[in-house]
Amino acid sequence: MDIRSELKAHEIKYTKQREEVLSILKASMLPMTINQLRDQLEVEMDLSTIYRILDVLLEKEIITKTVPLEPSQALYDYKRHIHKHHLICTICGKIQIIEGCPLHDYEHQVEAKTQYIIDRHQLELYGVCPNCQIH
Amino acid sequence: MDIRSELKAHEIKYTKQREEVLSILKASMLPMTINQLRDQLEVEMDLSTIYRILDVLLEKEIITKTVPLEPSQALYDYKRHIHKHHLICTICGKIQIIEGCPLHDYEHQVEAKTQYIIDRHQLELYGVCPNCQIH
DNA sequence: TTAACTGCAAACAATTTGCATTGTT
DNA sequence: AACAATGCAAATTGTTTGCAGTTAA
Repeated sequence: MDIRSELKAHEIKYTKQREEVLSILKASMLPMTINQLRDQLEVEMDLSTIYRILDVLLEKEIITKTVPLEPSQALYDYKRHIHKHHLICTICGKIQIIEGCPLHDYEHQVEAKTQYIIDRHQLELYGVCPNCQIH
Repeated sequence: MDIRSELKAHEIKYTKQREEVLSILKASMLPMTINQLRDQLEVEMDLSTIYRILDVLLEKEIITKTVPLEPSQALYDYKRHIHKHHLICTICGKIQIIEGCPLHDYEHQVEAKTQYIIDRHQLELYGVCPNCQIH
C-alpha cells in the first residue's frame, strides 16, 4: 500500500509532510529519534511539525514510541505485523531487533490478578554487543 | 541497616542531602519522580544536587531508573530484593506494582541468540485501572 | 587539609504552544 | 469556502554544567 492510501485508510488528511515522515519511518528497519528522522528529510520541515505528525501517527497506532533509559530520547518505529523489542548496547548504542514478544501470557496473568485492562507495554533489554565485548 | 551505614557500605561519602534523598526513596513503596522527591524533602536542596545524588545512587545500583512512556518523566525506585515491574494506568496515572519478573529465561534465550551480554531491562505495562474502567 | 559535595546561575536539550499563513478537501 | 496543517517564534520543562563556597573524612 502506498503512503497516500495508508494515510487515507486511517482517515488522516494527506500532506506532503505527513507523507514524507511516514515513508521514512516505514523504510527504516530500526527505530529512529526525531533528529535522525529530520536528517533524512528531503524537504525541510519544522521540528514542531514533525512532533505533531508523530502524535497523529501514534494516535492512529501506525507507529510506536519507546523511551529508552539512555540516551533517553524517544524512539519512533513503524508498526509491522511482527511485534518486536530492542536490545540496546550500552557501550556503542547499537540496536538489535528481537522479533516476537515474551509477554502475551504474562499480560493475561497480570490482567487476571490486577483487574487492569492492559493495552500495551514498553520493553527493552540493555547489554553489551559482541563487538564491544572484544574492544 | 541505617542510611549512614548503607552509604558507607557502598563507599559513598556521607552528606545530609544524600541521607535524606536515600531515606525518602527507601521509605517509598512506589517509584518517584524528581518532583515528588523534592516535595518530600524536609530540608530544601537544589534540583541539581538531587540529580547528582540520584546519579551516584544509580551508579552504585542502589536505585533503579525507569522512563515511562507517559508522562515521560523519569521514575526512581529503591532497589529491593524482589525484582518488580509497574503497571501504569493511562487514565489516572496510578501505578500498580507487579512483583516478580517474567524475563529471566527470556534474557538467557536472547543472550544465546544474539551473543549480547544482557545486564538489565526496562519493562512497564500500560492499561486502565479498575477504578477508571467504571468512571 | 584536601578532595569532594552543594548551591546558584546559566546553559542546554527536548518538547509544546499561540498565532498568522498556507494547503487540502 | 471551511477547516485543518504548517512554519515561525517564543515559552515550557527536564536536565546538565561551571564555578565559588562549604563540608566530610
